[in-house]
Amino acid sequence: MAVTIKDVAKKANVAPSTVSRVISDSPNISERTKRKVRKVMDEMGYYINLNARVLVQQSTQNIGIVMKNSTVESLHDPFFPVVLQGISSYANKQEFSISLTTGDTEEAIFHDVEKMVQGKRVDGIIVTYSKDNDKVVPYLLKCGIPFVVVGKPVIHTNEVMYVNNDNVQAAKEATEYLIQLGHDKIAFIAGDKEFEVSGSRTRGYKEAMQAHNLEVKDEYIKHSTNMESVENIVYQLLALSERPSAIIGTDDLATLHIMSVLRKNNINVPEDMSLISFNNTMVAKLVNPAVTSVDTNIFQLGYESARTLIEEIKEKSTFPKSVIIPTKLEIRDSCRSYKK
Amino acid sequence: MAVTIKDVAKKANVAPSTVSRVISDSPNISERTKRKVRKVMDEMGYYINLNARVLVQQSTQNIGIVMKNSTVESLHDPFFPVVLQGISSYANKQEFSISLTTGDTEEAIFHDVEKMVQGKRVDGIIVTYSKDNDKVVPYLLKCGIPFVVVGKPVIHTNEVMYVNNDNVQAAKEATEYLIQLGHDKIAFIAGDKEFEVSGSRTRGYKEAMQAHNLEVKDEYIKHSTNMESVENIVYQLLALSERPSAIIGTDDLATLHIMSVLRKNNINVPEDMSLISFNNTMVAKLVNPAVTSVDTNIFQLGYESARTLIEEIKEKSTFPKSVIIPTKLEIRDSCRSYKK
DNA sequence: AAAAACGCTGCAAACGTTTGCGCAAACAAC
DNA sequence: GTTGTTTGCGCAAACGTTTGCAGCGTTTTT
Repeated sequence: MAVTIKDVAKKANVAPSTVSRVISDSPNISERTKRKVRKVMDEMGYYINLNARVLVQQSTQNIGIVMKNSTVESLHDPFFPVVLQGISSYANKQEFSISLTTGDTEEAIFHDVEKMVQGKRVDGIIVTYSKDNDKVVPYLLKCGIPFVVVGKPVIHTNEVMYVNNDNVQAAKEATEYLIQLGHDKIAFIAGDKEFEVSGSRTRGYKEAMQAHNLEVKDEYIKHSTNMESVENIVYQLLALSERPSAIIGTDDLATLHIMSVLRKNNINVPEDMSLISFNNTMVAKLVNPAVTSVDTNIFQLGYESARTLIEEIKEKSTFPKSVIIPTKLEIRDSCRSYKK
Repeated sequence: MAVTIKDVAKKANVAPSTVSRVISDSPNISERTKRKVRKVMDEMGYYINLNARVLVQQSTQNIGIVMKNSTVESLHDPFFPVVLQGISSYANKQEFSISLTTGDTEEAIFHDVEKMVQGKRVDGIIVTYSKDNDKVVPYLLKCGIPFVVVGKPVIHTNEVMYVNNDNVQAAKEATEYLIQLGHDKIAFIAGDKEFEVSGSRTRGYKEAMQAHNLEVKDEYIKHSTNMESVENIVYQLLALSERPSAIIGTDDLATLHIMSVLRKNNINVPEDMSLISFNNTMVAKLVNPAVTSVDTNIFQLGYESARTLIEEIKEKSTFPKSVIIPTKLEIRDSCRSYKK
């Protein structure tokens, strides 16, 4: 049994309340007493029991992080670890700790969230994705607990705080870059339809095409749900009578996969096919050819979401703020100009 | 203010203790009473306050995960996310939650660990690395809290539980594979010297070389600390009078980096240089050429560490168990046979 | 029919803190 | 020397549970 505040109090000949006040460095305690108590605390090796504190203060200094239903593939995508690092970085500065959901199905994750929120284990929540038919966001809204989502919430958009890129704009810029290189048959392989980011980027792609009077063909717009489907999609694209000359992939790993399928079919990047991607993670730089990628500043996405959340926890604001993190096209060697 | 056990008790005309016993489905409560109480709980939307429970039960059902001092590069290495997924998977089954350290320096991480352990926020700890001069393991040992390390502890090895690959053997097999292909000038770029895994794999490499009567040259054994150092090391290797014909990299990302430097110098893999790597993550499969890699079963490493820890938490064992996860060489296209 | 046993529930203490309030001592003012 | 103010600290309640023990009504044993 560890040493408690009472043990310290007894040994120092003061009341427990005094010890407590020494811990919080209350101005109501004289320096003399503080020194005395601190000495005893050191001698006895006292450390506060955070659970007891939480119980009375009703504040945990802990935030919960909701992961998206993690398939094996998404694990290899460095998005989550980097966003986590961003969150950690700010949380650490503010002496907040973090807890993760452990579930790998939607229900299991929802159960985790419920446990964190209702069990009063967290002061706030960061939801690291945004998707259709998600039950977590409405639930959190109902609970009234502070939370922020990474990505743009699909419903209650202006009631919830979020941190996001301007994905429409980002996709537009990527597309326009290809258009400027002379491409007009550009395919877009977005991610799973249910994620908001897929929709926004698709929209950006369409807007760019239309702005340049290029036809938006449905057969050029595909949604991949996993790595196998990427393979199928690439084959579909290659089989088209009007085969595209450029493909935009949803993230670096997916793009890498696209590249690998192309290679198997002796299609060279960028000579025979231009490729562009999102997130600009390390691999984009390292592979051959190095991939042109839209940097979405993932770390910053995490950092700002933690900042927004913790500020809200410390002082509930009257209206939900949201933050847009800028993106930047990182040009490398996977695209080449196209002459008809 | 949320509804408490007392509120439920009052409304159901029973004592708080009865409600508590209904929650834990105690056999001492009649079905009739249980039904009645459960009905009231539902009506009032009762949810247990976990902090209060933790306080009295002295058990948190929560485990702490210690990350290694995360440089930006290590983030892009999928090791951590996958091991985390393994941990999550088992933890979830056992209804354990998980907390992460947030620090990004050794001291900050140590502080996090102290806070988790002394603050009584966790029942046990998983340390996801093993390195020299680490203060965490000795500290945990002193505290007497259950913990397991992923990797082989450098000190107190047979007092602590760990889950590991046989890295000596794994490196030996990788090296022997190259030797069988006819290579005799094989370089090994290990990771940071302070990590135990670097030493073990180096040893395996040496053993394989010696077993085949090949000279172990110091200039063929290098330690990289970050991505830039990988670049330097590759240049050093290329500048040797006896340039190696094969390089073993410490993980897929590092190997990818090696490959990228080679490419810049017009050295083709596998024609001019064979390459082999560890961890067998997604990228190894996707890049060109696909990289031969030793699969270390990272997920399993995490899963088993969680299992070992949670079993220990539930029932303290008398001696520290440890688990060895098998490895398997996944042969792809980055190595070719070498004729002198 | 009294005694014993059993099944069910309530009482109250405990877990380790924080914090509002009150009180004594010390000091200043008159 | 009385009154008023300040300073420093202690008392006790509160946070929301769990759990050993006691008690009470009902059933079984003798």
